[in-house]
Amino acid sequence: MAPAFSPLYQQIKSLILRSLQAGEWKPGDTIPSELELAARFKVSQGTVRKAIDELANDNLVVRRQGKGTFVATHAEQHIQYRFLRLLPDSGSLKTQGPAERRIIECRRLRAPADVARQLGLRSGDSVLQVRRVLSFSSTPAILEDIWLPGATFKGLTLETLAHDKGPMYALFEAQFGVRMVRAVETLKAVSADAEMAALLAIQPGHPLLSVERLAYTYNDVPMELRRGLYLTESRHYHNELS
Amino acid sequence: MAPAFSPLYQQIKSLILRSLQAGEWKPGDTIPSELELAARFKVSQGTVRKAIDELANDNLVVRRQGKGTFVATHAEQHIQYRFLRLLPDSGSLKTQGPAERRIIECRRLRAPADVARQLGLRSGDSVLQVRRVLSFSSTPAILEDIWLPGATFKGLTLETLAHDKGPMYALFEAQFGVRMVRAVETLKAVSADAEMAALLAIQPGHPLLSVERLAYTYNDVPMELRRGLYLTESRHYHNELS
DNA sequence: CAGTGGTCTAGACCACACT
DNA sequence: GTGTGGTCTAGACCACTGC
Repeated sequence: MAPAFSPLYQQIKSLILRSLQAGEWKPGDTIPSELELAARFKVSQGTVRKAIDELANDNLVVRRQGKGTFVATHAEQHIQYRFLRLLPDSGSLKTQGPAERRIIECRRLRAPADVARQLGLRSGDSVLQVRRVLSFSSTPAILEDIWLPGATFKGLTLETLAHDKGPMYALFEAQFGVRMVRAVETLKAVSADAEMAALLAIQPGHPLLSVERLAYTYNDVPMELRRGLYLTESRHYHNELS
Repeated sequence: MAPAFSPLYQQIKSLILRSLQAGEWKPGDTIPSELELAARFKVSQGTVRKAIDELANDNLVVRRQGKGTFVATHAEQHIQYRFLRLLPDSGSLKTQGPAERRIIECRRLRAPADVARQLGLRSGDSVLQVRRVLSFSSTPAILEDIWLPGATFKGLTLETLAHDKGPMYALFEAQFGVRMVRAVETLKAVSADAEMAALLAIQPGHPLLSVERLAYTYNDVPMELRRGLYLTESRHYHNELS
């Protein structure tokens, strides 16, 4: 048993993935052309092609005809936040102006048991916690707590976060070489308690959409836990099924 | 301008899609082998292959090595409900016993304006409305209203629905030849009103996850509007991002 | 065994972007 | 024009299923 048969293109995919992981090509860079990679790995172009097809499918890489294949990045993608599924209700597709971000808190602490478990840390390991409020048109829309492994995000401070424009995940790429590759979200409906209500400028008891996100880097290593509370009076969480 | 260049495999994909749509092969059937299709369309196997690859990606068709390629179906898929994203919290992957279904109401009426708009009907066209409660282990978990175009689902009655076991979408396939192919969901957090509370055995004001689903058949034709209210005390809506 | 989908190759040619 | 990804072909062979 255990035939362990692995197609050649899967092996090539793994090799390319390893290079991505090792940072041989940075986010936004082009990777070598299909013919170059074919030569490097001593396989045909078609085999490399199939490997890259899968990487593109996984959103690790972006193909652009005539130009090349690029390492995917959370920066410079004209969509502001790749993982944010909250959209304005109004049928209008007008780009709701960029979110205004207010950081409430940013501190290091020993990981609570549940956070440690989800991030694959030992209980008590150092974590960085960020609490912030996102607003659109000066109206609060999201309150979220973010937990990051302290060891990986060593130099990260409130100042860095506060001065930064652009997606947080883009900053993670640039400053810490951490690329968020996929995420799993768990949604529930909850009632606002007094603290949440104050920060979101609503009444206690107001219904909120609770969105817990665990985001992963390469190799299914969890790297961020995010607990968000979304106001859904004039916005909604959008999802496509197939 | 308007180069309108369309790869051959896309054209083949369209042709196969047309046959699926026309019911040349029924859900669960195998479609002709790649070589047969290649002969029929006078192209190489590789071209048919790429067409089928995309159809499989869209979940319209399922490949099974050594056996053939099958028309996807909502029946006989060992997952009970392909579009239901509500899972039990408990880490255990144990299959929560099948949902118990209680139909509260099933009637025909003239489509309200908003329902008509979403289903692409004229306001006042006949629609079938079904209201039901889904329970797990005798505990209510979901209250949902379902709207269907009256013309398409002509013979559908409460009796048919009540006596049927298995996914509703499977019944639609078998009885009306309607295959739900994809869906879009809109989520919000809301407070239970008196009516919802009574049906779900909770207190008014209890937070509920509102899930509005518009399900489509082939050609992006909307065929079902579903407004669900999910209890998320011990269950959650699960979503994967990439 | 025959029949199916899955892999791999080698080469020709097309569409697109830049220079 | 040159180089990139994208399409298409033809044929050989592999892996899985069921007779």
